[in-house]
Amino acid sequence: MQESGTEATSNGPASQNGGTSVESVSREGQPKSDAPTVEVTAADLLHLQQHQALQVARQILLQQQQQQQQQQQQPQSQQLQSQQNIGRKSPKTSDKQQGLQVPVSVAMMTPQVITPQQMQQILQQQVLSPQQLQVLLQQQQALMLQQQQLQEFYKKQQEQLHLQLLQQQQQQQQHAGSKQSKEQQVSAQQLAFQQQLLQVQQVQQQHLLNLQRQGLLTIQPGQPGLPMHSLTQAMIPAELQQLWKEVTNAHVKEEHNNSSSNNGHRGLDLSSPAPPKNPLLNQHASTNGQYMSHKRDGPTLEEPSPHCHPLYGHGVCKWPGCEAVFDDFQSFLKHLNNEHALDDRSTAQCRVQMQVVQQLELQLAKDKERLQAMMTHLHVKSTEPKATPQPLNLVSNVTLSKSAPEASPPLSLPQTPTTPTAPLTPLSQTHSVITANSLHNVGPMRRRYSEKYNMPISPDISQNKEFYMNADVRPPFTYASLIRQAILESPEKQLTLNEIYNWFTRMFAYFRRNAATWKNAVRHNLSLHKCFVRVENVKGAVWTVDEIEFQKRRPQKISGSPALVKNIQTSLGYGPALSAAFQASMAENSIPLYTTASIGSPTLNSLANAIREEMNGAMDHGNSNGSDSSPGRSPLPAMHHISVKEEPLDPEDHEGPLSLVTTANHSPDFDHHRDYDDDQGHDDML
DNA sequence: AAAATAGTAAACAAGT
DNA sequence: CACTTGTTTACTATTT
Repeated sequence: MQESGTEATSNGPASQNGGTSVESVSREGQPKSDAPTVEVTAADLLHLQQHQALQVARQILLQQQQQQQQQQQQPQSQQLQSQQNIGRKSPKTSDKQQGLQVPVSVAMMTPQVITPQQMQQILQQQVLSPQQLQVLLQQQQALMLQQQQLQEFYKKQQEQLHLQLLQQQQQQQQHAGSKQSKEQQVSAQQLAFQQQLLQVQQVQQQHLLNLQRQGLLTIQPGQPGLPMHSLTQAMIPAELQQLWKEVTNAHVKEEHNNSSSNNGHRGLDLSSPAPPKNPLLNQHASTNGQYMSHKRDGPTLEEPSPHCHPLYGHGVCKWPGCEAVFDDFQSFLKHLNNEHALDDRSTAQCRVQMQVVQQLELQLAKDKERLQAMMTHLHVKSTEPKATPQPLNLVSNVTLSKSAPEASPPLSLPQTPTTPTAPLTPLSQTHSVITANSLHNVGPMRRRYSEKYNMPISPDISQNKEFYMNADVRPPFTYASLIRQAILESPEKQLTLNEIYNWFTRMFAYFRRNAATWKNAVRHNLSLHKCFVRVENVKGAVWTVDEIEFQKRRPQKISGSPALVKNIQTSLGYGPALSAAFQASMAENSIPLYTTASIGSPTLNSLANAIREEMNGAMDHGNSNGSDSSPGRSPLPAMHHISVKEEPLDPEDHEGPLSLVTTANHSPDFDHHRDYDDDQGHDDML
């Protein structure tokens, strides 16, 4: 109660500043993609990133190592080194000393990633050329594939790391029994930290690669606007191994640096690193339907190895929602060029895919913040104070806008579960498409993206259900959307006010506080929006949703350039296809990435329906083309009755309280009270 | 720059 | 009288 007051008051002015400023800043560095002075190739990027990552990680490990050394003078690391002579990649073991001065924060904390908003902007406002669009579409797919592959790769590497650590621990125990606990702690921290580092880098790098390949991101070394040094740091697993060895062995060869390696980059002096070699500079352009995915450091040549097309796997076209089967690669190519040429539908599907990428970015932001928290906790502060006050480029406005320090509070983030794969789960890739960062944007963020991006909220809710239930995160949906969701989830599509309250508190931890505030908002929305219809009932009144009204107001909000809006509108006929595309992308990409955590539930059904509803409704209200193409799921016969509601003649004119509603549920026995409105009798705690 | 949309706060009324 | 439920108005912020 009082909290509501304080928070509310604090929110107002705070959002005033924070919101706008961050927003504006985040847009500054938007790459316009039309003036690519120097394009850094993926290989160069990787090169750079690897070095940076090595610097950073090495430093950290060195610190740890030194601590241990001080505590006990037993260089047990050499044994470890002998045991592990794994992927030694390149003799770049030099230039390490200077790495000690590397400001880690710069390398790690200023990701410079294009924010979702920027991407959105790019996609919506920027008129991409047909070629660009095509390429982009393919890149998106390639990205997903690579992510999966990398995922596995990293998992393996992390397992090895874990092994190493274990071995080290054992040795430590043998040598210094008394201090083992401490050592273990340190080692565990190292492990966790390394994992986090890896993950962040991985995601970041993928994202960057993707963007770069799309031509949306061009790196200009000399330009201050694009902090090149922050361009993420990917660490190739092999190098990580090496790094570990080097670190464990660091104190021995302190002198050998001389930085013989090219660039001699002491850390991040990237002002001039732009490696002059650009072997695959323009490779990405013009490859329209052709092979596209150059793996990390893999075959950079354009050898058109068939069956390598990112959109072609296991004989199936991987275009979202397509899944056509082909025997040979050629027929697939033909199909690709015919069926998935540049048209409205493909464009729309591209947008959907963009949403997926956005979510990945959110994931990245989340991990990034966690990493930061870990670093601060480990007192890596020696690295750089700038870590926190650098929210500028930080991913997407929202994220850091609210003070990093409390990043890792008790909050929740239902961690780790459900990654069945590795014994050592790499830091909860699982659920939470949601970022932990959005977690702090308590303020009044207007424009929930469910509305703004015309995204159906249901899939998001269902995907992040657990997250929202446990984390004190403000759901990025409007009250209207949430209310509607609550009502539609109910068996009879009707809820009393109190039941709506309960739904809120049950589904969202965020709404377990400030009851006065959000309840007021709920009431306000119920009264304000025509889409919510109050129906008198014997025991009071219930609220129902007028779907037509609800969707009637949405189209106005379709954002983007008129061109794109038109695009969408012209692609009305593809509504189902788009829906399918969305599902496909969510199913094929998100799920493997997030490891199925949250989707398995029966919500899938409503999810698909909601997608379809909102897709169709948003793109063309009134056009009730039978949604067919969606695989499997059948649209629930929810909204037949609503048409009744349209007329201004007061609905409750005739007392039949259920006139509208009961038609929906043909079962007269509607009095079995929903199970959930009682499981938590108390509506507002605190 | 204006309009539309959202979120918040608050006043008020009617009902329980 | 206190509380809940609804309605309404006002203000601010954001987006288009």
